[in-house]
Amino acid sequence: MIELHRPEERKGIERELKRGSLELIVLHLLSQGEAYGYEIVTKLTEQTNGALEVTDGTLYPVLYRLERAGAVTVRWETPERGVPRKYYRLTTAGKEELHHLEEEWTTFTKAMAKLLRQDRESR
Amino acid sequence: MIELHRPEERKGIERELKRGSLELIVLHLLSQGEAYGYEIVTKLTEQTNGALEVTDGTLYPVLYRLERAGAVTVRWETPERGVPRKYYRLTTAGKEELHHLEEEWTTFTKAMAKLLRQDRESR
DNA sequence: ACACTATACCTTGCACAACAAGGTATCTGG
DNA sequence: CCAGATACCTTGTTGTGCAAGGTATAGTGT
Repeated sequence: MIELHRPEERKGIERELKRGSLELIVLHLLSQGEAYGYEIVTKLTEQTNGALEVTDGTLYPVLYRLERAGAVTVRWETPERGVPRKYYRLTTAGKEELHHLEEEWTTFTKAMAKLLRQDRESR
Repeated sequence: MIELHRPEERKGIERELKRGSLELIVLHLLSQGEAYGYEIVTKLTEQTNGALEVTDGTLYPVLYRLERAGAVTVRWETPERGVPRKYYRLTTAGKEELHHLEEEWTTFTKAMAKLLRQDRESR
């Protein structure tokens, strides 16, 4: 079967759209309570049917960035059975950052929605 | 005065959010009819109150990309008075691409909206 | 005439996030 | 004891938005 639209090229768009929104997403998930990295990766895939899937190689740098920015605190937990997990928890600064990003996201999507609605009205 | 939140750092987020959506925006504007580059830049700033502002140095590469992909055709117009303008017009392939990007945008924003709504329901 | 601004196009180099593709170490099931 | 799952991490690549430069023409003011 010939691939007319070459779906592998399409991947690029998804990749770009995720830019900048990943931090918002992670902060939001953490606002529901503590979580560890691998958990966030699987949660994201499940809860969005793959629409916001990320690889762990993408997520860990995000978490490190958030930690360095003081948005999250880190706690290692080594259970008697099982692999050690690194738990992340939102700080007050992190909550503020979350609200700020939510606002920026809303502003942006509203502007997009307004623009994309435009011609259907004016023509 | 001390800049606690350093607004110049915030610019980064806007920049990232635009990623991938710029092509969609440009294709959409062109779906309303022919336009030249400089016109698109000013239109974008005006119609979104700066929320989707781009510099011309950003737009021209986008237009070139679209041309190379066969999404637009180009026509120079040199009026008796005034600077020559390069007009862009959507091709059939461009319209298809536009529809496709609109779908991807919708899928993405819906997934985001669902995720961001989540905790308010479940807790 | 001359300077200045606005219009309109283009190019180069940088920054930086998402990802693929590698890696390590520990635990569990057969 | 070995395969797979869990859980973490790192390096190199790629694409895109942008700043900061550039060119050329037309209009305005003095």
